[in-house]
Amino acid sequence: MLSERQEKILKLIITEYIKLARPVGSNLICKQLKCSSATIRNEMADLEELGLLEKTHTSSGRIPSEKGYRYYVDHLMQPKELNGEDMLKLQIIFNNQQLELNDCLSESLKLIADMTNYTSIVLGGTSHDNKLKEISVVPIDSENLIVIVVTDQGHVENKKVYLKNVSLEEIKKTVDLINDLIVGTPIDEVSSKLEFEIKPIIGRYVKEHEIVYNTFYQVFKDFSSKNINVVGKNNILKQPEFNNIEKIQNIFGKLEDQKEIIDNITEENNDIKIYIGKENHLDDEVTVIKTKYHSKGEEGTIAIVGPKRMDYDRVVTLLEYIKQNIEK
Amino acid sequence: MLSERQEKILKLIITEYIKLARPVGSNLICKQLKCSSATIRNEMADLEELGLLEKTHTSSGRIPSEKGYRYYVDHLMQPKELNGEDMLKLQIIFNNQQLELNDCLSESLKLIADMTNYTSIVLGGTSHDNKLKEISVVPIDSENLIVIVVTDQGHVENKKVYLKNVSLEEIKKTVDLINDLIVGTPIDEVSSKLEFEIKPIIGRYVKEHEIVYNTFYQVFKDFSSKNINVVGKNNILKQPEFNNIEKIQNIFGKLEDQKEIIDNITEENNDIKIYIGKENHLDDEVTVIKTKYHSKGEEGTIAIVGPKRMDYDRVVTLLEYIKQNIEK
DNA sequence: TATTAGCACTTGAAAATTATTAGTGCTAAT
DNA sequence: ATTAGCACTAATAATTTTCAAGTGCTAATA
Repeated sequence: MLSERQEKILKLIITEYIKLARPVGSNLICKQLKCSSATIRNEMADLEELGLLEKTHTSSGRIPSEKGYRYYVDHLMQPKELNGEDMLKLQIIFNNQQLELNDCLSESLKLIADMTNYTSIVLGGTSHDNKLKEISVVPIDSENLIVIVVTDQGHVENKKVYLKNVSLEEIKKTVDLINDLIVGTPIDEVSSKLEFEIKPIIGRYVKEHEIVYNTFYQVFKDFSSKNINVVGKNNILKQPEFNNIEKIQNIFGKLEDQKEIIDNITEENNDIKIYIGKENHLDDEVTVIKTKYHSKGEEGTIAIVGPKRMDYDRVVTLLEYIKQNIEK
Repeated sequence: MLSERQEKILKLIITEYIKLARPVGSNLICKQLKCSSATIRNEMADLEELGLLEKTHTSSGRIPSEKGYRYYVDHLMQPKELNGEDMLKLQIIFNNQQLELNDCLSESLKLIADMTNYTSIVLGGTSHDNKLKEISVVPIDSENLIVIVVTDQGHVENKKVYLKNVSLEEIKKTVDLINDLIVGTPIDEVSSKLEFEIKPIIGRYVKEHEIVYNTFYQVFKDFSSKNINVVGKNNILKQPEFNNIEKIQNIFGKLEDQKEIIDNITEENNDIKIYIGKENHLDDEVTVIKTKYHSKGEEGTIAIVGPKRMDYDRVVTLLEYIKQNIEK
């Protein structure tokens, strides 16, 4: 258990380091606490012993260890009020009735990326709440047509498909069948309904049923795939910890890799969660702060990626605010 | 006018520099031409006099100047045959009937980015050839609906719109009107037809005609906006000329700025054009090789961005090949 | 007259050297 | 328990040294 003074010192070191990005010495601290630098040094040595602080070399000041940051976010930080200006800018986005959820999210996360100089990510997908509302086809020429799928939440997806040797008649039949039988089905269950309710019927009435079935199956499969939006990647270049090309290559590579993002960013927890350094699997040098959101027919993750030396309080406040706003 | 030997030397210096990325000395050259290094040095001095070569410092080897590269691409380079493996990979993409133009383009440019370690850009838009085929609306709830626009080339665009105090009746009326009167109109002319043919009519029959008109106007306006796809941005990090954060910040900034891309990448010429260093307005350190393409209802630009020390022959060949393939 | 051998000279890059400075840990006094 | 005082450490920056690559020029040569 840390003493009150130790907590004060740890907190000061972390906040100073977040501000200045260089090791914090005992002098800086002792000015803000009424005691001598020697006392601070003793305490610092203890905190290092406990694994909460680190040195970059024998005679350097201290920087927080990952354990130190962890202690800070768990016990020491007190999320700030959202500053008025930030809130105003965000409100403009949320109050714009014209924007649909996804635009709203990307707009606000773009804003956050700008404000904080970190990188933000929206990882969204349609959820169980999204139910099939209507499917229609528009023929383009004898071999190509567009399939359009609309959900009750207003999501639209379209796909151009190439169908050789299939008459428009038969496709229309199938579309009518889908509109009759599985409208109202949650979008993520459509595939299976397609298999068990549609496939057997068209098997009897439609000549090229195998091809037709596969086509529609594919359309719905694509529909439920996730969409990924990474904003403010270039902000990484502004962070002093990313001062060499290799580190940049690594993190940029990860941030452009869909699989990497889906695997490492997706969050199943509804609280705001913080993953510091090795706690996330994206990059040891960064912290990821993220949360799952639900809104109408969609659920997904919003995340902020920044250096471990991140302004935790502010990011948590911002993320919380966005989450609240999109969920209502 | 350059002598034959001077051209040989210039060409060798450029190709070697492209390969090795460091200044080329007289020794390297004299091994490939049967004469002494002293002779080469004399010639080099002349080529420098002419502004075709540069030194990085008094006693360094030579690197090509922008004028040197220009001379090379205008007079010296001879586009290689496309190597079999590259061609095969590209053919797989082009032969995939399932892919629509846009996917085809981004897939192949992604491939090129991988093969060359440069960055590629597709800047596409619907063109005059794209004609309105059908428009439909799907109501979501009392105040929101989806407008879906399909063109004869198979482009689909949808937009969720928010319409308060407008009855579905009136919207349907407008949609029918559009489908009756302006189907078949090139997509980039729809806006004006909307104004002169639809607006006057709904002005008489539709109550909230002002709002309805504006909504549809907006839908079509969004439709014709350009889509931009930048692939392989991270490859820039692999180029030795981009070895400091500032340069990277600059070029990455440009490549993420839509306006910057539209202004500086759009190409109106149907040939393959090469813009070296200051000739392009993106970044003095890069060369942009690009061309305009036309395919079905779409036209746009495909471009490759790399260091001035770019493999000109190969990129030109690849771009030519892609252009040919998408245009047929 | 064009080419070339030879050599002094220049420069950048890398390695080694030398301050300088911020900060430590420890000891002894308070 | 706290603190003043001081020897000590290591990074950073500045300076010097060494090294290799490559030039330009001169004079000799074919």
